[in-house]
Amino acid sequence: MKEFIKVMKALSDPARVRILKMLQYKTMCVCEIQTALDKAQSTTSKHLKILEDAGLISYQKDGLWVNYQISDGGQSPYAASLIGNLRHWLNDDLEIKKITARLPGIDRKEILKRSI
Amino acid sequence: MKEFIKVMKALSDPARVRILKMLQYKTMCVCEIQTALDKAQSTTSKHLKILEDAGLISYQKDGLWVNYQISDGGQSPYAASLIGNLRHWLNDDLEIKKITARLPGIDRKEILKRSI
DNA sequence: GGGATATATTCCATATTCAGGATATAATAA
DNA sequence: TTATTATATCCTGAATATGGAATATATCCC
Repeated sequence: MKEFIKVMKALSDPARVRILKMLQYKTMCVCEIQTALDKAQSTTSKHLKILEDAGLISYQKDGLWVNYQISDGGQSPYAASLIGNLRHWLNDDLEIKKITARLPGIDRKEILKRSI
Repeated sequence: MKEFIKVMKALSDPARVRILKMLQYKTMCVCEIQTALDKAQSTTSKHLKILEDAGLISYQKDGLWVNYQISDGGQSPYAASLIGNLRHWLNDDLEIKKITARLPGIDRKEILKRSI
């Protein structure tokens, strides 16, 4: 039950759903996700932790960067099922369309330049 | 997005998940669900409203009684999918086993007798 | 080692959720 | 109409979730 509730809670926040839908298109680092969401870095990091605890995403460290990706679902059958469904769910949703359309322009190198 | 979040939020509470798992076995009135959950009547009624708003359950009035049942999923594809999955999910969960085992003994007529 | 930087964690204020008592509503019975 | 009863709604306090500023951690480069 706890495991199921954890997945449902993780998916109960629009920002976290947006993160999952973005990661469907490409692996992203925290600063890229933060830029796309337009939220504070701490907020972004916390959302990522909740998604990871639920087994919905995983990450790989690459030096200073932490690259997040959709999980393979191996940790939780509930997460696995929802990940599968989310692949076709919400593709026509306006907010999702908007944020995924901006994705190609969001790149860690560009973000670094701007922050100088 | 709103519709999706509503379904996820509705499924983010153990009491509401228990209600859905019980309704999988039989249609129940509010007083029966309240007895099974061991919660206050107002609390039970509110949980039912949240589940109904999400399209997960529906009800039919029968005089003073309101009989709740699992929805056919027609109102929401998200609800429909989760209802389907929940049919086999959590059947081995201890809390769920416990509450469904008690179900045959929970009957509105018995509840009325006891409350005198 | 020391400085720079991407990410994680802590802390605090605010918002939301949950629970139950009290009360209102709706339907039945006398 | 009046009383009764099953359910819904209102109100309040406790618990939990959210967001961001400040701070800590980890890694790279010199």
